[in-house]
Amino acid sequence: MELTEAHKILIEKLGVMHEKSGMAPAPSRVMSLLLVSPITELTFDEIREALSLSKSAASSAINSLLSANKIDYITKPGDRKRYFRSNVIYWEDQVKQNYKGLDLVADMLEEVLNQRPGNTVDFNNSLSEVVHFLRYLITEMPKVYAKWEESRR
Amino acid sequence: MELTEAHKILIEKLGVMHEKSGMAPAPSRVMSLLLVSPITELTFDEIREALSLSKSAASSAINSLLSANKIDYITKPGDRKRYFRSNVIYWEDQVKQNYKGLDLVADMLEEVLNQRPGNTVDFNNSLSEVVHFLRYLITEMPKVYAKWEESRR
DNA sequence: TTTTTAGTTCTGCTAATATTGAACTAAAAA
DNA sequence: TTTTTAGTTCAATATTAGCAGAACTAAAAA
Repeated sequence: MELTEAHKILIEKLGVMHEKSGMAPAPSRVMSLLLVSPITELTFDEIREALSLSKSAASSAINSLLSANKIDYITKPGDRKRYFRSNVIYWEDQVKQNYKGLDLVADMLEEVLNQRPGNTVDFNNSLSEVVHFLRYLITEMPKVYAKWEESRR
Repeated sequence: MELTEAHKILIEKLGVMHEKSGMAPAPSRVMSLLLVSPITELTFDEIREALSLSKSAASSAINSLLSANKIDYITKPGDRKRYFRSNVIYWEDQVKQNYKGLDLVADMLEEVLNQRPGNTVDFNNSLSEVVHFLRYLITEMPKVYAKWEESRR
């Protein structure tokens, strides 16, 4: 596992980006490493060493990413190690997951709206618009996605 | 400022939702309060009291929300207090801000792609697809938004 | 059977965040 | 002029998250 200085800098930059979206430092670095590394499938110890993480930090970072479906691993016959890799290949699923999240937000805001008094008219209307727009997005996004796929072939 | 038990529970639930998207606890509660409260414009002390925050916690929560453009305030003639309110009314701006963020992500991933070796073909193709899709989204979202506006009238 | 591998789990430390309380400030009101 | 209001700022404290190191485990290899 050889990483150049440029690789390391890029991993940090990407890492910060991930941190900004709420991911913890170590998982952010692992995610980023698996995008930047010339070799896309890395073992526990390669990851650990490339990022100078302790075993426990590497273990919990990797496991959190596995359960969030951000990474995956393959195995090789006659080799006990797991080879971890980014799930960019399944980025479409991740996009879909994101839009599932929108549904929950819409539900939440609708609950807020339903318990509001009727007299704050403008406010309620804005809130209602947001909920409608979110619902619209949820139905419309698959179409946008389909249209994009169409344009690609 | 009277909040029922149901109000308080809803504020907490909404608060947790905001926390999950990376916001700190106190600002999350303030945001939520300003959505749930029957009175949509609240003073510093009303917020402080409704959420049992210290002055300093209230101050820094409110200021962070102001500078993130999540809340706003109005003043009233002959009244020195500021009346804080949620910026849901300007939710369209927030949506647009979100899509600005996508551009930065696309740039970042493109940088990653550009420094990758050519031999990881499938991986690079996936990454390239993500970048393209993000760019597509950035151009397409205003159209989706326009279409929604059209459908609303 | 012992050793090695590929991790996991636990305990404690450290560093970052959040929160409080108290002192302070600037403008307005009394 | 003094007091009150509507906050801000600062120093100290509490809470939490993240990480390291060491001990542990289960399976495979020697």
